[in-house]
Amino acid sequence: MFAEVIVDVAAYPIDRPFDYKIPELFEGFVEPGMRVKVPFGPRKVVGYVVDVKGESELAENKIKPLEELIDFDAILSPELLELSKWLAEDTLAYRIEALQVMLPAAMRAKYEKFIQVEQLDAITEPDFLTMLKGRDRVPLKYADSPILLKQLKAYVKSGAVQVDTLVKQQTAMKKVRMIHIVKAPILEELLNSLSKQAVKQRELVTWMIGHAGESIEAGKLLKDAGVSATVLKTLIDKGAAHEKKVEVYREPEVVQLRETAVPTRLTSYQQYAVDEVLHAFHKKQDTTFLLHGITGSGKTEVYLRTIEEVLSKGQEAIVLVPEISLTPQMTSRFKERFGDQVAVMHSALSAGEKYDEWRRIHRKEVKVVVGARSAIFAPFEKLGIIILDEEHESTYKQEDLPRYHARDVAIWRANYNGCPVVLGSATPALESYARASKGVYQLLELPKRAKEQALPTVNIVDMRAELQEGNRSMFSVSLAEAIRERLDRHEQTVLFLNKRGFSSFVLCRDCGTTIQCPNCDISLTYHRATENLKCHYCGHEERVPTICPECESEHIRFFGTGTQKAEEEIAKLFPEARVLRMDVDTTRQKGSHARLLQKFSEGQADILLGTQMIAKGLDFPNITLVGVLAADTTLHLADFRAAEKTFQLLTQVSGRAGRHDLAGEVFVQTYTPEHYAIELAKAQVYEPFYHMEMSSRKQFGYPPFFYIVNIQFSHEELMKVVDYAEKAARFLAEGLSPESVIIGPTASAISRVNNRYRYQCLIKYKKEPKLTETLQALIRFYRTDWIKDGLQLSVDKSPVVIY
DNA sequence: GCCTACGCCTAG
DNA sequence: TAGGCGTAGGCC
Repeated sequence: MFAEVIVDVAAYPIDRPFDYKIPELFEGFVEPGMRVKVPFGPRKVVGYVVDVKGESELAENKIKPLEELIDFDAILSPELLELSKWLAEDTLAYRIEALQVMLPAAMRAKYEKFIQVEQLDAITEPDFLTMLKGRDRVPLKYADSPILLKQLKAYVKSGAVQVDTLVKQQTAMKKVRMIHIVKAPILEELLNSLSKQAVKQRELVTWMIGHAGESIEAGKLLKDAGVSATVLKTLIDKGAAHEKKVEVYREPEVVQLRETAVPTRLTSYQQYAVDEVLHAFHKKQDTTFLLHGITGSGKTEVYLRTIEEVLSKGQEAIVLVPEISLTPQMTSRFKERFGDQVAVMHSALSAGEKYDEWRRIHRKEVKVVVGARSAIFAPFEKLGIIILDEEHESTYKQEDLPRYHARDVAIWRANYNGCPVVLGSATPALESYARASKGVYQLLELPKRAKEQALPTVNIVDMRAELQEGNRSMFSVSLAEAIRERLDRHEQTVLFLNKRGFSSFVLCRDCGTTIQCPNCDISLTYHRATENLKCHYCGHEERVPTICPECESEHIRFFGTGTQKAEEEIAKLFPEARVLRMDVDTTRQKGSHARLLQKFSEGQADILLGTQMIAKGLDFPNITLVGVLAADTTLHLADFRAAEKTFQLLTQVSGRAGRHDLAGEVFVQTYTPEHYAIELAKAQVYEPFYHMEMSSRKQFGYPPFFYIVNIQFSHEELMKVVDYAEKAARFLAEGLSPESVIIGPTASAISRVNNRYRYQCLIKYKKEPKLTETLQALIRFYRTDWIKDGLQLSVDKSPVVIY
């Protein structure tokens, strides 16, 4: 028997299955979806079995046997193996990348090289012997000097030592020491035999008699019995107990937020949505639903009800949320409703915790997964429903290889399993709403808030007028007044700082110079904590200059507004207010995000000040005011989705106010109050915005009227990057149909990163049967030839941002 | 992607 | 001519 194996080598000529002989020992045991260790050329690598067959086309002597099984049952189902094939093709990635993206990072193999001593007596060099310290196997990295490397080379040649690769599995399994205490009679006998001086031992044995026959975790035992580890060790040696390492799951910290009541009745809109989705579920139809529900309309309740039914039929559910750590409330609702049938997968978990959650799914110990993008690959085999909450979020698209969109994978899996997909949002992506309008998706509307509360009143504040009045602060008079009122009434305020593209930078007030990164074509960002300037693209760091490098003026200082600055201003304006700041700086530590939210939910603060991360999911009854400090910042980005992003953000953040009994109010500060994205966000109406934006997209030929592919080129030399980009553009023009438009090559918005010049080509097409074929041919040129000349090329289908 | 064999080159 | 460096081609 032979196994077709995809090996863990990401290279163009390797991107296909390789045949290996299955040794008799493993015969009948190897199945598709298992990982194996195989010899590949002179080294050993991990591979994924994708097929098992009786015959191989290769000559017998060309086939090596596989060496070892890493798994004893398949870790990838036939569905996921099939999916990896489609994924690799669709995203133009290697098959191995597609396979690996489906598994938790802890399962990815690490390779370590070792020096293995074969003939100890042949080694005479004192340096080399010192390095070995009497061991016959040391990591290769110990040989870290030119002398040692030279000696190593000689010894390898003579056969005295060997260098081999060890495939290291990061066995992320957590084990605890369990102490099993023996039966009482044995203990009593032992007690009698102990000498009088063995006070602590007598103490522990006496304690053990009270717990005879029990198994207790070592740490707990020591604490409860009040003895030290040495005493226990001695007694284990004397036979009073046995120790065993037992595999356990880590328990991710679950922050309990104030409970949200379970509604007893659904609104008629919710009921209709539930009925429609369940109809598709029962009929095993892979319908994609677009659940368009305004903020507070109870989309989550629709998810919960449909999942309940799916579970009752013995099937499983995947729920995707944009970045789950941002919505602890969402997870607690799922945990509340489905208890320990829920696994949670989010980026704040450690690698080990992610692995544990993955195993719980794989072993069918849970039936629901709530997680971020990668949870779409949850190894379920009886999928009954897939839900994407906030489906418009750009985090569903993976930015590095394989560049998949979770929505597309969801639809693929739904199709494979014959189950419905629900895309939920208050502000659907234009693409999705357009598909719903065309009948590709089925539209479900929730136009009313669940408890019939009114939507908050949204006030637009023209900051230009404020400036004319002489108000130079970040807070308009009306917003400041509104905050003052909340403080007096002991209600809570959320202040949102739209920070993207808005980070602080250093500017000379005299000559207008900004400090640029020496490697990249972008301004450096000011970091107050370290008093440093940092480049977000290449990591370059330098001190803040005291005089302008251009004109030597001393009037050089940081400019722009960050959360820290906002916090300072709040402290000045409202010295008595208790403020919680939530941004990358305050949430870096694990779990701090949830802790901050918990504090806020318990009323330990009056004002929550934050960036993007507070825009969604917050659902606290005492929030009655939302202030958006600067609405425009996302509006002026060089991105065709700028208006859509702004509208979505404003709608989402406004939705945080007045979700319960108290009425909400929103203040949006802007320098462009007349822009339709801002005007329509004030009115909180999606459809008119959709139509406005669609006509603009149509005019400029952007999605959803055209599909887009972005091809990025980068090279250290400007001439070469232009050259290759032009070559590629010509090639694409020849290969694609004349209806498709090729724009460029043009210099990218950030034309240099890390000392590499960047160019790009955009392909716009409506229908392009030859797309995949042509792109693959282009990639073949790149991977076989251009790459050797130092070019870097990347293809991004339906990019979410174009840099 | 990594390894090696094989090419070419230089010092002696 | 041995040893050093660089690069093309194979990996089952």
